[in-house]
Amino acid sequence: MGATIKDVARLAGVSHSTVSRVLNNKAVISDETKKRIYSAMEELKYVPNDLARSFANGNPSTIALAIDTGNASDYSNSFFSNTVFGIETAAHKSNYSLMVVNGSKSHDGTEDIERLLMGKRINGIIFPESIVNKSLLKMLDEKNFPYVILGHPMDAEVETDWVDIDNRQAGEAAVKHLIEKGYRRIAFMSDGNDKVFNQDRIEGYKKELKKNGIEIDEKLIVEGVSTVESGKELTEKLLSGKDVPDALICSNDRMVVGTLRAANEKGIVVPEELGIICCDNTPVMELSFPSITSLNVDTYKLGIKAAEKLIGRIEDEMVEDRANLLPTDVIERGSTLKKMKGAGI
Amino acid sequence: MGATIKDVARLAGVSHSTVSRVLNNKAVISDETKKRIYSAMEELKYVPNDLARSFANGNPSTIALAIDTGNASDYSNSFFSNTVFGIETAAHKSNYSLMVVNGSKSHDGTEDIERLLMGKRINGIIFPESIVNKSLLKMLDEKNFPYVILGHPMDAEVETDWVDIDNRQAGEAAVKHLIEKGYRRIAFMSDGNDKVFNQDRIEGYKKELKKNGIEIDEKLIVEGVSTVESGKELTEKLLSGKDVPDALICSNDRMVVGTLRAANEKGIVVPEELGIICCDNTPVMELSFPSITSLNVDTYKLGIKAAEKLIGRIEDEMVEDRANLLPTDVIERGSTLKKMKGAGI
DNA sequence: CCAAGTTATGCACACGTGTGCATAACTAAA
DNA sequence: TTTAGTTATGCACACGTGTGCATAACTTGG
Repeated sequence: MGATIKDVARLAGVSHSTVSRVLNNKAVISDETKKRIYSAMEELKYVPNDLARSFANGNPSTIALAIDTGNASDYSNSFFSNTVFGIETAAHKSNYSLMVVNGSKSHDGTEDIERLLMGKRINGIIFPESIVNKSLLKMLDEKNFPYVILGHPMDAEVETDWVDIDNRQAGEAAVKHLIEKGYRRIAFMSDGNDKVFNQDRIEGYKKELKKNGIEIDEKLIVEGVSTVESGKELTEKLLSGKDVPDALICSNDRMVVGTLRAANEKGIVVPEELGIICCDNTPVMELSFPSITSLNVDTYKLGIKAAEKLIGRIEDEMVEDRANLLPTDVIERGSTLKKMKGAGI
Repeated sequence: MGATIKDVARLAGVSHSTVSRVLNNKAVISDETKKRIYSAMEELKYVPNDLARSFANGNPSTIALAIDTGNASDYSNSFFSNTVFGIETAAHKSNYSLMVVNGSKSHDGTEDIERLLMGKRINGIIFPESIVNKSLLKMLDEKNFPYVILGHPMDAEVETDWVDIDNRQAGEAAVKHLIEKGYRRIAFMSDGNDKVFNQDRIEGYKKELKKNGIEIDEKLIVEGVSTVESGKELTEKLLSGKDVPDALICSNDRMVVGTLRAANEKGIVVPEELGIICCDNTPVMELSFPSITSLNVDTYKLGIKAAEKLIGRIEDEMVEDRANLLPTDVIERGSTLKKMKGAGI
């Protein structure tokens, strides 16, 4: 079948060691010899056996990404596919391959993964936060095995490397945008304050309000679940008292649809009477009426960062920061087109 | 670091060959020896080196999935993640690992992929249809390298293995559902008749209409592009002439939003006056008002089928069918809740 | 012209596992 | 008891590549 390094050596009239050295630039080889070797490689259409290579130098040059059924529903739209593409791209750039492995908690993922990494097929592994648990982290730590977590690890007892959206900054950016548009009384609607990302967003939200001299009203921070109905109910309540908010930050695409419906039923006009920003930039943002301003994250870049961080950890024990946070961008759409105060016409 | 087969052999007082045979059930080994070997393995926490194994028997036991930036936008929501999970699951079941590789057309994917498979790291590869091209297929065919295409290959000059949604059946199922609900004059709105999946859907649409004795009206088959505006325009036209349709099958989630808006503006009530089915089962279907009945595909299963087909091709030259089509299910929502003709109340 | 240094290359072994062949130990048949 | 057959195991080599060490060929300085 395929030619080996020995075939090339024979044809070029040298030993296979010399060919190996040429392949890896490991020693000074005379130009003439190199030339003979290259033309032999070409003639035989030689391609190095990656498996033999990995094996010989005891380095698989491969990282893994653990996935779970959970990813399908938890992550917003193209999150997964973009992130995987980013991971592959960064890995490829550093001459690593990417494997995908099952990290389901169901059949004791920890043991499966332990076996996997003991099998020396991979140098390191990336986990979505939804998969990790204490026993897994403990095991990885004990074995001193390189890993990176996608998302903010919740109750880790050990220090871990992780990359995530900068949710504090997201909260700030949302408030900043609304204030620029002229909104002042800004509510925050969360789909669960037990979730770290909501805690972080609220922290940023408060910080930016303070920065702008706006007093924080805890009544404007409301909590529900990730459904249209929950979003609708909460919005109705917010809009029915006195001191009604003139803008709303919503952590979730389902809830924000509920908000639109509530406003519509109450005859409150978006964006003139109510500005809306959603923290999830899903296709629904463009398709709703009005379309909804949202916070976007470069999920491709998130993958790049995750892989780079992991590879850094693999090749080089010293890694600067444990966490790596990506900022979000405001994508302005119809739900925040409020006229500036005092604008003409 | 990790114990090797030789360490186990030494501890158990046998040769490494014997240990290897026990590991692979390759020969009759006395129970007593087996016992000694197993306890030695346990004591040393032996895990076979997968890399060495693959290398030694010249079989990487690995399949690859090619991905592309394209996947991020082309595929509906959780398609990718579910399918990948399915592929991994089926691969794992047959003791294969899954690698993800970059199949971008940009930097001559064909050459990259050729190098990859010549590197003997993988046994076969799965491509999304969006990536394949003639030169790639030709190369794979010449090398007789196992592969499966996810989607319906368009202009393949060679016979290929592929798995896809059964779009003919989808067209039939949509019509069937609408007829059961009492609709009779059914339109079809496509986002491009050059696309094979639309051609197939239309074929099924026509077939099912005929089957139910409904004459086909070519004026009811309209073509646009994948935007809200296009869907809105086409719907307006359809609803403005005489012989107005009472139902509409829409190939795309953006267009169907346009349809809802057009109906809304014209004061046509969905589902009473217009029934709607969308061929894309995206989150928008649930979030719109009314929610939209759609055709759903088990994308997890699609991944399973793809991997199974590929592995079948790898292990066993004989594979029954070239194509493998998965049926769709109708998920009934608000847009087709028309009362049955003659129903009471 | 010789010694010391440099350059270019080969030899032989290593990596961890699998396997064909040889063989020792045992069993059953004659 | 001998022979043929069976069972259990070891030996040695293979897979393709990488690499430390040895060494031949060549260069340079005195």
